[in-house]
Amino acid sequence: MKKSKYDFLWYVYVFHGHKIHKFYGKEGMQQQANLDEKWSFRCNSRHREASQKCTRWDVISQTCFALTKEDTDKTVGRERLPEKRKKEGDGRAPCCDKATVKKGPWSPEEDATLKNYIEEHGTGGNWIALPHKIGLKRCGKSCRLRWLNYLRPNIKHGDFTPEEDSIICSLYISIGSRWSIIAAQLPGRTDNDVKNYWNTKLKKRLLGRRKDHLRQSAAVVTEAASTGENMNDGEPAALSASAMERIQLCMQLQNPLLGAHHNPLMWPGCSSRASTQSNNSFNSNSSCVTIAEQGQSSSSLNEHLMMNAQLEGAAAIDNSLASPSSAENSNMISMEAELEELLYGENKAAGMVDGGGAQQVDVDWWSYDQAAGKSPVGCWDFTPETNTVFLDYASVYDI
DNA sequence: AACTTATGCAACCGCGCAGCC
DNA sequence: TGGCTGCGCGGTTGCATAAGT
Repeated sequence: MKKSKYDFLWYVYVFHGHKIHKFYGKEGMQQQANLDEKWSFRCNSRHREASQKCTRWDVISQTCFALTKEDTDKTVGRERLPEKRKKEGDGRAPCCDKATVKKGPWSPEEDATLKNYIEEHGTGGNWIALPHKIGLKRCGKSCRLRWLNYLRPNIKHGDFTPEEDSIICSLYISIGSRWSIIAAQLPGRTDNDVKNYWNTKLKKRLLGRRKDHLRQSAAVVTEAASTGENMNDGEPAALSASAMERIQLCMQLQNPLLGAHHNPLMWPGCSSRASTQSNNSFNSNSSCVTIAEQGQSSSSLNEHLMMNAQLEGAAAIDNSLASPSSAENSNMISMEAELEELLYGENKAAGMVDGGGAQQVDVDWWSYDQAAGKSPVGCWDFTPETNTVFLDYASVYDI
């Protein structure tokens, strides 16, 4: 595998000012990015792998996210640690003595003990040691989970609002099952709550509607992505259940899942068709990227599709799913309405959209300030330089 | 009423990251 | 530089309860 001339190629999304900013770059480009310090890049050079330091997809802070590690592993062909450990007979020592640690539901006494101690002394920065300090026969991780998900102040349980539903759905479609990130946008909600709520209610509510449309969508995707895989359940084996869900949701929302600059087939150097369209994408004025747009890029779904497209030549995916034109901004608006329709039915959705008030949730996920021509501070995606970075990256990996 | 199945939620588990030594 | 370890995350499991037959 060829090496990039760049040590790292970052591809990072940052929530900031109710918008998402997209950054490409390599080590040291923080200055050029003029990023606020709180978004400063964290680069642990210790974890470079000398022979495979072409890419570095990373999460920068609570509210930053990028491509999944798994996808990175696929991209650079890195051996995953667990497999390596298994081969070498190297196992991780358990965090606690499983035989003596109590498991199962917490009693009110345990809750009170933990809550009182943390409120008075804090966690002390060491969850593992905490249960020993206070005499609880619990694993430190269990204590942490109990505190974070149940005991800590200002936790909300149940009764998700329509606005919260909307945020969860749109974020899931955009970034996938990054529950901690999604929960971070919902004050008082825990990642576990959001995850459970999605798995038990929201997913069914969304995927349960428009079954005909879903079947049609699944057929399109299956036809596009399949290469003789298991068709028993109508899903290509190469796509995870999560990816399929998001494909279905995106297609229900008539969202351009694989817009030109999100599709590897459209990246520079990939094809003649790509070169023309990618110019439009990379030189666009869209310095501010909507959550839906950039989230698609960051999503494991997109990465799955990217892999499929590369490995299987599934151009049909592009043809089937990509928007024929750029019209992504207006699609965001219709996507918003579609989402409400799916969640709450046509009448209510119409009312919410038309009324305007309820739809305008606290987080302006859908806004796109292109008309105003404003660029967010520190946002430097799609500059000539980043385009060069991208070109180099694409050439390195024969994308 | 008894049994089975579905649902919702809390908790557990394994993994990767990153700090520390 | 490499190993160890704690933290945080996402996926999964287990259990209580509700709903259906």
